[in-house]
Amino acid sequence: MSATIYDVAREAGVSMATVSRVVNGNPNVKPTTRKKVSEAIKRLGYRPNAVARGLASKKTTTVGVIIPDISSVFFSELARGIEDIATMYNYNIILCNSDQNKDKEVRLIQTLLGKQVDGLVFMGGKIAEDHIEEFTNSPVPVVLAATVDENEKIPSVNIDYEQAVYDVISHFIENGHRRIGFINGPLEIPINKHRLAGYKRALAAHDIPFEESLVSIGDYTYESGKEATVQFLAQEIKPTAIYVAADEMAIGAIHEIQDQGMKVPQDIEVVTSENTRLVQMVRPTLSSVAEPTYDIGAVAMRLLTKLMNSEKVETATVVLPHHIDYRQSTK
Amino acid sequence: MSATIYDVAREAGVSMATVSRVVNGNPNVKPTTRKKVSEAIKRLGYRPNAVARGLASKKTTTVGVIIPDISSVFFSELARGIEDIATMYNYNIILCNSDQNKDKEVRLIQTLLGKQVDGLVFMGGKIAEDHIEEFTNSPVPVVLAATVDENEKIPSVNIDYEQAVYDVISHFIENGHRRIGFINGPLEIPINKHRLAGYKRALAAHDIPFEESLVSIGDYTYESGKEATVQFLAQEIKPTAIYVAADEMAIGAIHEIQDQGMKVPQDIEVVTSENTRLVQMVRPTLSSVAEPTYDIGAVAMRLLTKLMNSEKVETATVVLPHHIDYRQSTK
DNA sequence: GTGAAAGCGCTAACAT
DNA sequence: ATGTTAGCGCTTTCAC
Repeated sequence: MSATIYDVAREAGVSMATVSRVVNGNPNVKPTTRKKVSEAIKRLGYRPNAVARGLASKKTTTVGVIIPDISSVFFSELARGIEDIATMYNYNIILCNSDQNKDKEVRLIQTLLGKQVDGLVFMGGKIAEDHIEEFTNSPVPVVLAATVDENEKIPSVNIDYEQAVYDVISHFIENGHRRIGFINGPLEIPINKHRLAGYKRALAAHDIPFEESLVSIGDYTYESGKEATVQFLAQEIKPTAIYVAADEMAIGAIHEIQDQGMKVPQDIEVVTSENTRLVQMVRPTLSSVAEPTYDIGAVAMRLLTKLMNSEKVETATVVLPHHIDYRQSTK
Repeated sequence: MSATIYDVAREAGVSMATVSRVVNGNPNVKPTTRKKVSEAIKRLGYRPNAVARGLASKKTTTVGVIIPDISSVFFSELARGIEDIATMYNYNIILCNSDQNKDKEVRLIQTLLGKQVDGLVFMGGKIAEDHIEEFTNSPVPVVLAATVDENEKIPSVNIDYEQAVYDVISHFIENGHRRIGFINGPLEIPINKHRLAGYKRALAAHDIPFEESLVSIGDYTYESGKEATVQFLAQEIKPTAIYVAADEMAIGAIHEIQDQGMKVPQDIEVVTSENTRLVQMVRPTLSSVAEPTYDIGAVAMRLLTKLMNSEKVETATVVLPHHIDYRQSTK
């Protein structure tokens, strides 16, 4: 059994209250007693029990993080942003994979609240009624990261997905493209709805009719990017540019184009969305909407610290700036 | 304030012990009272406080996971393996990035033990004396994942890194290669020492002299892979095959080879080590030592559950089988 | 500046 | 089958 605060108190010849003060850096302790206590702590190898502290203080300095899949390049970069800021503010994170499964998500929220986390960062796809209910009933603050709640009820950090796609497509059109393919993710997810809206708005702004056959829905995997591209390339008049909603799908698209003997960007230009490290690891390197992945995580965690600290926040719905990094997959 | 076990007891007209029994699935409860209690729980929206439970029971059903960098593809796959098995056995994980910084690692271990985790999974580079001391003093079990302790004092899960490299190099030699480049990671890390040993052993077994100039040390990044390759290709007699210790470096190597107008595998064959999803996302696809990344994490966590449960384990130093997946980067 | 004492919400003997 | 009673190790008033 390791030493408790009581053991230290006895060893130092003071009360546990005083030990507690020393441990917590309370200034109301005479330097000499502080020294006595510190020495006793060292001698006994005392390490405060955070669980007991959590029970007494009702703070665990731990936040829950629910993420679709930590092994995804995109989400793991987000997670790194979250963890770095958490560390900076002295929090630890309990990390849970949800696979975007609603039941699992709800269960995880409850487990984490049961563990008395001081706050929650949630990443997911669609925010349903069930989520909203859990979040609003939560005794601790919740922040969404790279996840949009259409009602804007929950604090969140995102970019303007619609505008980002609008920018890309407009750029394509201004460079003479008329048939522009779009490999999107599932439409249940609001982010993808916004992307589609941006795509349509850009076409409309340039008087180009929308064509259903130029839009394909993938599941973010390399394979689904390839498959979508197979469809596009099977058309009599192939697209000359493709916008893709996820990096792995974009790499799939590029490879399919190349496998069919065409060249990127000469025959078809490609722009992707996530700007993960992957974009540098393909040939040609991928032009991408530069969604600040790490920053979204970092800002979300920072926002959460403010909320946990009951600080006033101007806007709880943060929209981070984006830009577009043009690399070799565009002319 | 949310309801406590005491509130539920009053609401159901029983004692808190009974409520506790119901909550914990203790069979010694009459079905009718169980029902009464369950209803009271539902009515009050009672959710057990895991912190209080942890203090009373001395179990938190939480394990600490120390990882160099969650945003690395390799480690995030490992982490996923760990988390999946943790979930399966009803544990949550507190995830901490160490950046392989020894001081940070030691601090994290102490923080996690302070939070009373029931066990620890550690991933890192070199295991120093300081680590060993923390681990042996730890009141809870520790398992190393994809991390070797040269003294084999701490339970661990790995593959036979030396043999893996030996296999690759032998295969190269048997296919006629004589000059084989080797892009390794830092030698302080035992895994890389083993890799180097395998490289040397294979050469020796085939009477090929070892040449210092064919071995380069990278830092696992794409860029360092490119740079090492620049060195190799600057030699009068270039290597005709290269073995690389990490996927991102291998992609850098391939791109450098291609950028210099040579072809993989025609001019130079390349084999890498981690077999992450990246190997499928390059052209040519990368042949790789198939280190079962996810499984290492999963097995490490499984081993930890046994240790936490004080079950007997045959071998605490687990060596998982590996094989080699030959893809397009080899003939 | 320091100590005493009452919880925090639960589990785990021990009774009954 | 159920209730009683101590803690678990700490924080936090409230006195002094």
